[in-house]
Amino acid sequence: MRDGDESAASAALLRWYDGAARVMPWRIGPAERAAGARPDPYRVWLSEVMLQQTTVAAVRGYFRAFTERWPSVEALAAAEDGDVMAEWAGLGYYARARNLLKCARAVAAEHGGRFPETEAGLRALPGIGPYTAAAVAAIAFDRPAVVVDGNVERVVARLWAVEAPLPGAKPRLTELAGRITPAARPGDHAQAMMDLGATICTPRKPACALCPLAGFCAGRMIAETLPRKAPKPEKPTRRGFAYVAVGPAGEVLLERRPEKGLLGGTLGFPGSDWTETPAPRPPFAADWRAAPAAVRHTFTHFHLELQVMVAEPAAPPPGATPRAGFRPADLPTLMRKVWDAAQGALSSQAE
DNA sequence: CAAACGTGGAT
DNA sequence: TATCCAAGTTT
Repeated sequence: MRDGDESAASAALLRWYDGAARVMPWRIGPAERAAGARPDPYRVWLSEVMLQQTTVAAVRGYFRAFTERWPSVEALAAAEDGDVMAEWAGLGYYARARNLLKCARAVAAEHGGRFPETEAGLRALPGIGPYTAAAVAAIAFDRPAVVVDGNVERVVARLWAVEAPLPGAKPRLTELAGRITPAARPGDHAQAMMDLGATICTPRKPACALCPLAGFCAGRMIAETLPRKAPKPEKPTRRGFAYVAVGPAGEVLLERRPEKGLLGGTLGFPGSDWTETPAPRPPFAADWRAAPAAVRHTFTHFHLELQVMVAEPAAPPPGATPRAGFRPADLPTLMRKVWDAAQGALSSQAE
């Protein structure tokens, strides 16, 4: 991109977006947009939080479930913690769900049920960082915010052929993103940049031949190598034990994990520490036997291998959940895997 | 500020 | 099978 081409580029981008915008449940249609309508800030905020580090495909079903069950920020604010955690189960990064509730309650209690319209106001709420504050301000409130996510970083790095690696190059990329952000339709511009990054200016094999900005792109010949990133550390492997106890009437022993840390606030099976050489730690004395297959699961920064132990005590374990109150879908994916692995060793095939 | 924090799909 | 990585935030 050369100096002076910014407005032509943003105009080309918006023309492309007007003809190619992807339909998503949290967006409004072109006709409504043309009539001056804005999308519901609650739905914009909810979608943006769900989309943090998460693909559109993974979010769709969760967004539908949340908005059907809790149609407004007040409704969500009144929800039980456990219900929200269960509805979020499987989407990952559970701090988002905890902060989602905190944020909804803050908006309901301290802002009269209305989201703040400024970046600074939004930024002060739990779970809303620089990206989400800018996105909600631009998309829901038509504020001229510079929205920079991973897509925008990639598009901008290529447009200006920025070879400095992330994360160090982030301030530079933000500055460049500001240069092509137009005063008009900032929300559409932001979504256009992200749509472009998601569909044309992709990490691998970008479709430069289809790109509305190809004529402005200084990095086109080296697009696939940009943006450069610092190498990632290797993932160590940790091991542990998980204990699945099923009572005579199908009662299941579950525990709520601590708020802080991995899978914080989610429901799961009791278990040991996760270390190189974990010590077994059954929740009570019983005839524990090993499930035939171990559970393998990879987190952001380590691999986990869990030995699943199963017991079927004659009396239901104290505090166990009745069979009717247990749904594997309420568990995070790791714990669903543990449950699935336990089935092979269970005589009372609970399901 | 580097590290922690999930998951599933693509390659 | 292994690696990458997706609309980031918090500490």
